[in-house]
Amino acid sequence: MSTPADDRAPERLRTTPSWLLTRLADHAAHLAREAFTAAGAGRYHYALLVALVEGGPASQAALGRRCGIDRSDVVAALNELVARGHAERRPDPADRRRNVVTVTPAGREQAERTGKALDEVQERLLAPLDPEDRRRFTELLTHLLRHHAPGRF
Amino acid sequence: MSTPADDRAPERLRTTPSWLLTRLADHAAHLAREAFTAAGAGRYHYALLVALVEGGPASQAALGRRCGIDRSDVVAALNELVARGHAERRPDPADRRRNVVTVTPAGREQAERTGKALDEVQERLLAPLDPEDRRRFTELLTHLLRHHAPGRF
DNA sequence: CCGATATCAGTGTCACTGATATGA
DNA sequence: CTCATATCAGTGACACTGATATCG
Repeated sequence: MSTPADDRAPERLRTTPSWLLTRLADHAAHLAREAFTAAGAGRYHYALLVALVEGGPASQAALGRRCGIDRSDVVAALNELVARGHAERRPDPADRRRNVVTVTPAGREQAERTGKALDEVQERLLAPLDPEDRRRFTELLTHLLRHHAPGRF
Repeated sequence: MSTPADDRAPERLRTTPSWLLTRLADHAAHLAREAFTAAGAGRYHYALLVALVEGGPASQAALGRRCGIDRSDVVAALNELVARGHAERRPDPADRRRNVVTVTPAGREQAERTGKALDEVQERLLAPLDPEDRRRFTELLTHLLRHHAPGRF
């Protein structure tokens, strides 16, 4: 077996720090996806629910801005949330272009469940770090996100 | 305007650290995607090229393992790389099930270009951190990835 | 007329599942 | 017979583009 170089990455490792970013995003996304499918929801659904729980009722466009989700996709995701009884959508009497979206008790529970699943997964992700490093890491993360997603965090 | 709560996330912020993970992955992926489309390639293409450049020629299955890409997707991505003249695929005389995949000079250049694009984007991502925090952050990242993607980093 | 909102249709990338044929 | 390899077909989440109708 093993004619040319087989598996096992080379020991001399990549100089490009760029790869760090990609692999991080990749791995974190992979773990997150695990949690989402385990909780029976998608990233969109969870993002919308959290936005509703923490930000209160809002129009669909506003929700999209809060979550960084395209208006088109808000429509579809919301359809499913409504179908599952996790959210309600009714016309805004004060502005007839808008729908006022509210979260239902079932929606809050679902957000809770998904959040717990994400917590567990994050636990696994950060497991290799000792408590101090861990604190430092989440601190840096928070700092970064605060700069890059202002108003959304 | 602004009937219920409008845009602007609430000041009382989310207690769930789980959200950190998701938002980080999201944001990093978004930035990475920018770089990839700017470089005219996808994540798969870049991952395969890097694996070839740093690990040398390999079978498709081995490449998939190195990059964490499914065999099925390796086929498709490789088709495109070959069509663009970035890689070559020829049967392995020593094991006729396998193809030996090699990177071409054009492929190396492409990997170089994409890497630079990723570097720039990572620059923007880490800009809010001072040099010391930055060093610490990449260090923690490296540590984490080393634990979670052993042999691939 | 201009701008925002909600909706629909379509495209492309990424990730994954299953089936098939071939060879070690 | 089993295992691995390469390939193909199909599915689904996510991200984004453009068009349309409605309303402020």
